[in-house]
Amino acid sequence: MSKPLNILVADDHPILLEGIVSVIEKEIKNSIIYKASNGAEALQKVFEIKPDITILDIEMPLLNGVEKKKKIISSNLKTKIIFLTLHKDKNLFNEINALNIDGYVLKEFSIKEIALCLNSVLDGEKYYSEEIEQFIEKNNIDFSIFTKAEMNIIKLISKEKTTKDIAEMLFISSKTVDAHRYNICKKLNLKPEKNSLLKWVFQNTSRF
Amino acid sequence: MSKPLNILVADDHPILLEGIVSVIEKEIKNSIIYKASNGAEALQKVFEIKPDITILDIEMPLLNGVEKKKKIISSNLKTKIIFLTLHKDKNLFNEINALNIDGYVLKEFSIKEIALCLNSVLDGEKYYSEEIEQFIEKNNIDFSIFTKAEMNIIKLISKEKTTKDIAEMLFISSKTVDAHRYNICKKLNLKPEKNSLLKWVFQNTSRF
DNA sequence: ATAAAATTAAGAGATAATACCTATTTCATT
DNA sequence: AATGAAATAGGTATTATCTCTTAATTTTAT
Repeated sequence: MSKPLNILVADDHPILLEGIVSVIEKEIKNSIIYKASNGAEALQKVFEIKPDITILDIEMPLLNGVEKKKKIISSNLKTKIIFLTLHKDKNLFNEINALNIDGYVLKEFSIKEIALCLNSVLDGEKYYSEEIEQFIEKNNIDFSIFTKAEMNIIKLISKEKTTKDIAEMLFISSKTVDAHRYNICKKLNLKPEKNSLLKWVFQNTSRF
Repeated sequence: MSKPLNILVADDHPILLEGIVSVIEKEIKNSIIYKASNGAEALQKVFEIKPDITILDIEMPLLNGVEKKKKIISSNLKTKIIFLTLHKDKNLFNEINALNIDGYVLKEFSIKEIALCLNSVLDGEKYYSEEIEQFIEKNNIDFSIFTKAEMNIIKLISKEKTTKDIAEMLFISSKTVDAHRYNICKKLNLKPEKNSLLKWVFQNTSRF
C-alpha cells in the first residue's frame, strides 16, 4: 500500500460535513481526513496540512471571495480542489466557470458520484457533474456585460429598492438610474413590459 | 441496558442521510437505525418497522402532501416524528405549524441541537429550534384570509403574469383582477407603493 | 495626451400597478 | 326566500417603470 491520502473537507453544515466524511471514509480506505467548519479554518488548514485533495463547500461563510481565495490556494500548493454545492445558484457558477477547478459535484447527487469524482481527480482527471454542465450551459448569465454602476443597480433592485430609493442612496439623479435600468434591459433583451427588469432580477440573483 | 431504540431516518439527499445517521450513531448508543431515501419508502418502512422515532426531511419528493401523510403516520402508530429542514421555506412552516409534531430542527444547526431534540423527544417532550420558532412568528402568513379568486391571482402573479395576462386567462375583466389585487394589498397592509404586491408575492410564495 | 468607455442626467411619452369608490351579479347558508 | 360573502367590473387619478434620444462629464486604457 502507498502513503495515506490527506483529505481536507470544509463545510459549515455540520451534518453535511459529517456525511461527506463518512462517505469518504467508506470509499477511500487509506486516507486521513481533516475537517474544517468554515472558510477561514479551511484556508489555514490547507497551508498547514497541505492535503492531496481539498473538498470545499462553495457557500461557506468567511470564504466568500471564492475566486481570490481559491487562486491563493491553487497557486502555491498542488492540492486538488473539488467544489461541492447544494444549490444551483446561477451567479456562483459564472464565477467558478472561469476558473480551473478539478471537479465539482452537487451535494444532492449520489454517493457514487462523489466517489467517482474523487477517483477521477486522484487520477489527474477533471470531473464535473453532467447536470452541472448542462445547467451552466442553460444558465450562463454573463454578468461581465454589466458595468459597475449597472451591477450596483441590479443589486439594489434585488433588495427591493425602487428607482427613487436607488437615486437617493447613490446621490445621483433618478434619471441616471433610469438610464442605467434602460441599458440593463437592452443588454438583457427584455421584453417591453413593465417590471420585466424587476422580475429578471428576482429570478436571476440571489437575494439577502 | 434497555431495549435498543428503533430509529428511521428518511432523507433524499444521500449525504445528508449519511450525516444524520452518523450523528445518531454517535449520540445514541443503543439504537438500530433504518434508512429511507424517499417519502414513499419512508411511509412503507414506518408501518413495517414501527420505529420509536422517525426523522423526516420535509422537502422530500413522493411525500409532498406532508399534512395528510403525516396524519396517517401519527394516527395509527406511536412513532415520534421529528422534522428536519434545510431551508426556511415560509409556506411549509404554515402547513406544519397547525400540526402536532414532536420536534423540528434546521439541518444547518449543530449536531448538539439534533442530539438535544432527539433526547427531548425520547423523554416525551416537544422540541423546536428557537430559530424556527422565531421564524414562524415573523413569517406566519395566513393564506386562509384570501378567497379562492384571490389565491388564484396570487398564484398567477407568482408565475409572472400581469393583470392583463390574468384577465385573459380567467376570461374576466382586467378591472376585476385590479379589484382583487387591491383587496389582496389591503389584506396584507402593503405600503401604497408600485409593485408592492409583486414583490410580496415573489418573496412569500415559492415559484415553479 | 488622446481616444474609448462609463457615468451622469435631461426631455418627452407610453403603459402597468396601485388607490379608492361604487355597484351589480353569483353563490352558499341559514 | 333572504342575508351576506365573494366575484364581477366600471370610473378616475397617481406614480413607477420602461422607451428612446441626446449630451455633458468623468474615468480608464493605450
